Amino acid sequence: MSVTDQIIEAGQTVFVVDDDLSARESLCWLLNTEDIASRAFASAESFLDHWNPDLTGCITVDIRMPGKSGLQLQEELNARHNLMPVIVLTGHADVPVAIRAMKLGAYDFLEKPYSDDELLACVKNALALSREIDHAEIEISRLARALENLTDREREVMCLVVEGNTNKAIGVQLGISEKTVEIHRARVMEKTAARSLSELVRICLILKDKI
Amino acid sequence: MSVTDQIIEAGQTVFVVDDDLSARESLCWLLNTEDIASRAFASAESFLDHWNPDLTGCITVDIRMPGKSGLQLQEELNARHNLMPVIVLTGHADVPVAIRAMKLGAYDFLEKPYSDDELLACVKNALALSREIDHAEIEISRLARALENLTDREREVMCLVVEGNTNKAIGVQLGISEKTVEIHRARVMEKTAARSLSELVRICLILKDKI
DNA sequence: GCTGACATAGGGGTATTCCCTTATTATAAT
DNA sequence: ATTATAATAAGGGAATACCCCTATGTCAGC
Repeated sequence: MSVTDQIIEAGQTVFVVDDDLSARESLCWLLNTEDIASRAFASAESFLDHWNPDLTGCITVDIRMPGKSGLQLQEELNARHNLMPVIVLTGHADVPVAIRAMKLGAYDFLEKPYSDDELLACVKNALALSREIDHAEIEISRLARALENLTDREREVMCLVVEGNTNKAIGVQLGISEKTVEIHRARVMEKTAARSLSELVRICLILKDKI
Repeated sequence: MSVTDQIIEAGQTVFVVDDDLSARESLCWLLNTEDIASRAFASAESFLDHWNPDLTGCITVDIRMPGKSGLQLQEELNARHNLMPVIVLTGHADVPVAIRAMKLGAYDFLEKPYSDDELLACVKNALALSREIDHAEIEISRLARALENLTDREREVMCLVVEGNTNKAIGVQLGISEKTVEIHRARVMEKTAARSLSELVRICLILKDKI
């Protein structure tokens, strides 16, 4: 990976996916005039090759492309739990396609020809949203890493604690001494850096689908 | 209110909003063949007059209508925190309108002429979603009522408890005795029917925007 | 065989919570 | 005036949580 790549990936980038070279060039040029980093891809496949969960910014896609269409790209990105907003830009729009794109979670849908201002406003809003999503995601992954460091027993005790059980009840339920529960519980608080039971409950609620 | 109205409002109903009489009649007839209750309105205004937060089911709206348009109806319903899914049915669709409708939270967007099967599938899915929303909402309003019965002081203490403070710290913060905090706290647990601190934390997180 | 991680468990002490009782004061409603 | 509600506070005790310490057994990996 080159130094340039690292700089691009460190900040927000607009990933332009369009099979039409002149469309890519004019869009990247427009973004450049506003000091917005961009990177162009001539197909859904080439962007998917480049895609990774740590990219940040937003994506613009054309619908009609040789190979995977823009909608298929959306589907694949959804399957990969992509967090970047997707803006659909297309000259060949009809209502059913627009609806499908929106149902697939498109952030917005612009018909060519669109005005520069319209597109820039849309991209800037998408980048702002991306920033918010990233901040939330950083916190979530920090907590997720903490939970991954728990042993199975600690996780088990944590769940029972969060459900509102006392150490004594947990001991009975797991067939171990209250003292041992106490130790597991203390380790959970230490590893998750939770400073109170309510903080632990909040952590578990945020990550309830990842435990 | 007639007995018929009560029966209609007790269960799920499809609220058909369309200025075209024959469109209303054919849609209600179709729904009737599937034993789905429906009620027709000739304008956005007349439906809004009838609307109340306790209605359950889904809504179908045409876009182009004299008076308030379908999109304006969506805006007004959103302002009133309507929970029923809105299905947009229109014969005069263009992409920008479809996108606006979806951004306003439309559940689906069907162009006339649509097939009966297509519409029925859409309505049935919307009704299933409505059922889920209602179940969640019943629980939320039950909890909200409980929180409304709290006194100001109890609510204040509850928030500090949920933030992870000890009774002693809360007493210092509010300038009252730890003993008094203890009493407020006990009343909070009693009124919210929370059987543990973790349950109280969960209740507060669910209602965090309503406290 | 040794080390490290993990689960187990007890002793002992302090802090905190939870539950009972009683009591005073203020304010609002009847 | 009387009643009801809310906020205040204290004493006392049981249960629980939290903190220190030591200690044993297992099991994987070197």
